Amino acid sequence: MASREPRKNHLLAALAEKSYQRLLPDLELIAMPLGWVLYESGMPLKYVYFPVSGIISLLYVTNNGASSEIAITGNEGLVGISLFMGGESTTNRAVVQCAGHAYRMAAGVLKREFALGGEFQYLALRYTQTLITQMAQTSVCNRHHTLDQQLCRWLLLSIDRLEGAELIMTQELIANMLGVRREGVTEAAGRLQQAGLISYSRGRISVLKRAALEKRVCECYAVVKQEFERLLPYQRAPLHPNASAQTGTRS
Amino acid sequence: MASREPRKNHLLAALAEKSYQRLLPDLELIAMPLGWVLYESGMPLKYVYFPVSGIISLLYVTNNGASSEIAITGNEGLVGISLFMGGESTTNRAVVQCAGHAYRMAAGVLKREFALGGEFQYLALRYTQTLITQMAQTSVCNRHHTLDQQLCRWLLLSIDRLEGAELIMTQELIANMLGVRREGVTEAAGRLQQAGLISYSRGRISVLKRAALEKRVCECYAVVKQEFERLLPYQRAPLHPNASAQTGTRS
DNA sequence: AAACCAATGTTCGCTTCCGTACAGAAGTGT
DNA sequence: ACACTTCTGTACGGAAGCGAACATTGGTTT
Repeated sequence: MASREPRKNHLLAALAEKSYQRLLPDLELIAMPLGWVLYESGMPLKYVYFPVSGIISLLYVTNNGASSEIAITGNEGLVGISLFMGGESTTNRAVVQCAGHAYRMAAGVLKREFALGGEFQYLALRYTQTLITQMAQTSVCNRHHTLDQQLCRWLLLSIDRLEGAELIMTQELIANMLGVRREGVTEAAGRLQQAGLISYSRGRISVLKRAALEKRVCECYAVVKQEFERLLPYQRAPLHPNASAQTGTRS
Repeated sequence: MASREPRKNHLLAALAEKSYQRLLPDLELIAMPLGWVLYESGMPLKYVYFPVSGIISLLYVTNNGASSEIAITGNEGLVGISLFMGGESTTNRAVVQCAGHAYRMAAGVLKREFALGGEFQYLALRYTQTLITQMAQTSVCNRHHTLDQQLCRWLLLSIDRLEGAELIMTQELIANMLGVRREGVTEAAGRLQQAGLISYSRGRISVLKRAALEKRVCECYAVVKQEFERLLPYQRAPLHPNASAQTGTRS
């Protein structure tokens, strides 16, 4: 498991060697244990996080304690967009949903790099747009789709961000993410297990038939995934634009 | 009603005179009739729009025709963030919910201005963060709050973006925005009218007791509004940062 | 092995909202 | 004044999910 190198994060991987080398000294590896809170609602961020493994949930907690997942981030993105968006904080909370590792970078370094207007800015903004798509689709899904469909969406989005097809996650926690009752998840998951699509027991969920899950899921999953592939096709070669206006004066 | 000057848009108003004068020649006034579609899902944008009056709804339409509002924009913001976020298009649709006017700017001009990294970029990104907050809160609201509360939220968010306290909008359309049945809106609106908070008839809704509405609404409204005031306090004086890194080499 | 606890399973009444159907009311056009 | 359309009101059965209460199961601890 020496695969903790920064380039396992897709955004860092997409940087050209030059930009990457510039950032490397400022990247610090940290472990993200399950349940760790990267930032709290309203709390100014000190770091931005580039996960190389694990999953982070962005969720909103209501006044009466109910919660609801807004979006999730894995090694395809970064946590802490408010640092370059300008707000310094957000109204949501970031929690580690599946343990893993991330490289973090101090706020100041991030802002400086972003302000250069080069490929890092390009990637960060495109990633932010995928995040926006995810939020919008979560909203739609909450409105129109059944719990069964939402569970499928959640499972697919999650295992897409992991190595295997197994999740360490109790139904209670899934319920918190989806913003529903634990009993509801038990029933929905029971139906999926009955159908042989997944198997689970005491906090371990395995997706057995991924294709079948994709048949049950609502359109929301595909919308998010496609938008992802459109905006951030994964590749190590740099994909920055030949950015007419800004890089001309700098490179 | 000669109040169609560009500065009625809060983002344009927040620009320093110098930046504003640079953009002015590229701003073109256009009328936005009710129901007009500014852009369609997946359609590359040709313009970005700075409303000076009226309201634009961002909404997602599902495969089976159901719809759901993601966020709304009035003269406090702009429509077309995907142009500077990098995607060129989004998965949602922008529809005029209340007729009004806007200044539009060609995509190329916008990108050039954004790439300068100055106060326009600063404002555009901060506005985008408020939009993100709005989307997140809509998602939460869809999950946890009753139709009555959601209607209150929707009414408040809407009249905040208008001159008076009257909306030209049928219950049918409101239902489309909220993603619920028309009958549900009739019942919820009926309750509000009974309580004397609003009055409506055939496509005209007037908010009579704003304060009382704010008492019935869920927390979502306040969260969005506060985040707005935090990120974009409305003022004509420029509020750009003394942007250390980027403006130093350019100004 | 016993005790304990966390995770999952099941049930029941209740609320909200949906789908459908239809009726009345208020404008509009001729 | 008339028909016509659009908007709003009402009603009813059904489905989904909630809140609460309680049973069972499978690890873990002692």
